[in-house]
Amino acid sequence: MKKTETRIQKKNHSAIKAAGLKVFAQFGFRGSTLDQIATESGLSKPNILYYFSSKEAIYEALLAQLLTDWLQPVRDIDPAGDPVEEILKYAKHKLKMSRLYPRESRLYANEIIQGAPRIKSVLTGELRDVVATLAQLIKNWSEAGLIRVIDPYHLIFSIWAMTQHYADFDVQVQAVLGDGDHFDDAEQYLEDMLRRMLTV
Amino acid sequence: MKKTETRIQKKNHSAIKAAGLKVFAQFGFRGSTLDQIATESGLSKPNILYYFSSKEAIYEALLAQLLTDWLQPVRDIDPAGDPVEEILKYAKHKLKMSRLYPRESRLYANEIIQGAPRIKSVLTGELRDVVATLAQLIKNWSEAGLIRVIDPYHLIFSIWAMTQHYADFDVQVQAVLGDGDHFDDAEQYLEDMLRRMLTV
DNA sequence: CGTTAGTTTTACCAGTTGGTCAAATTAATT
DNA sequence: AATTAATTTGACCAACTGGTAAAACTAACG
Repeated sequence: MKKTETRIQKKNHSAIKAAGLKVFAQFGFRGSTLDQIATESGLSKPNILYYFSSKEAIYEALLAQLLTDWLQPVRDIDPAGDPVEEILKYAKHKLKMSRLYPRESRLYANEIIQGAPRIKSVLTGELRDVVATLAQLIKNWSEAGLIRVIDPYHLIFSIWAMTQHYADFDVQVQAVLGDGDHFDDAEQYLEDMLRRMLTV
Repeated sequence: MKKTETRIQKKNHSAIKAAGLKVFAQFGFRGSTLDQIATESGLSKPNILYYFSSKEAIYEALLAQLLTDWLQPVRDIDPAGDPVEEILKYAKHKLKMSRLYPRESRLYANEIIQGAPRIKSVLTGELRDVVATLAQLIKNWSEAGLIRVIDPYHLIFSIWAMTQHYADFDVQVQAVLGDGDHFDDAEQYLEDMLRRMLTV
């Protein structure tokens, strides 16, 4: 029912969300404070609470946005497309998200590690369904002989794990490989891996 | 220099560490409170501070233990062994750690996601060196024609990512696959993946 | 320009936080 | 049993926490 958002509302809403993303991604929900978000956004604490009813409201707005952004690419997989290329397209998209939006990835990782208290219903609902559909599609592809027979769920997990790793464990990757962007190498490795796993 | 630990000291030190592990793994350092650890351990808050000088001291004791436990298996890889079997052995060991000690994995994940403020020096020091040695070994194996030519670093990252995923993202795995133990399937998938990636 | 709606600030509060301290209790040693 | 060392507790504190209330300010609009 949000009709008219004023210019100032639009600016501050997004400033708060940007600041919240930064802070929540680093410290998790409980480890983050409104003061941090206030400082980061350049607004005062009461001013923040003028735009969002609570600390939790900011967090949940971020999570909600995140979940829709993450589920869409799974739905975009084309059952009529070439199986290997479709899965590769999805995996590369996921990796690109890790490169461009590492904080979103970390925010999500924090939430999941801590037991997903606020989105468990989404996980067992929407996420589960979307993944089940994809798994069925992969299974069909397998049975049609278009890709190798493979456990679709663990295939999906391996894509998630590897792509998110480069965002969530970025500090560790940088420590081991040295500073710089390693996403191109990661993409090459990932593509190689998936082709080997999928082609008969 | 810790010489004689009394019976009570031994008991309480480990009770506090066990409680700290549980709490820190779920909420991260900043999101955890001494009161939670006190309740969880059955000791009073001042009593906890009688055994550990601060909240941070508990956290760091846990991290230190963790790091040594995690680096050892990398060192245990036998350069004279069969390459594929050695890498498989390591990967399976890592997966078993995720199954048996998921909280340790989550504690570490929390620390890394939050930028590893207290162990960055270990990452760029000990971890980096150990991984560099392993990477060199893998490269040698490649050049000797014992395994396929492969990026050793991203191979290692993929093992870490996939094994830790089942501990750190357990809630999500359970949501998608249903409750139960999925580590046996995960191991099978992992072994299949690694054999395909490593054999010529 | 005046009015109203929208925005920001100042001052504040009750609950929680990590941590201290001295007194009380318990265990170990002589 | 007496003494000493180790352990536990209760009372407390200053800093910080999420959040509130009302006043002050600013923008939009006729």
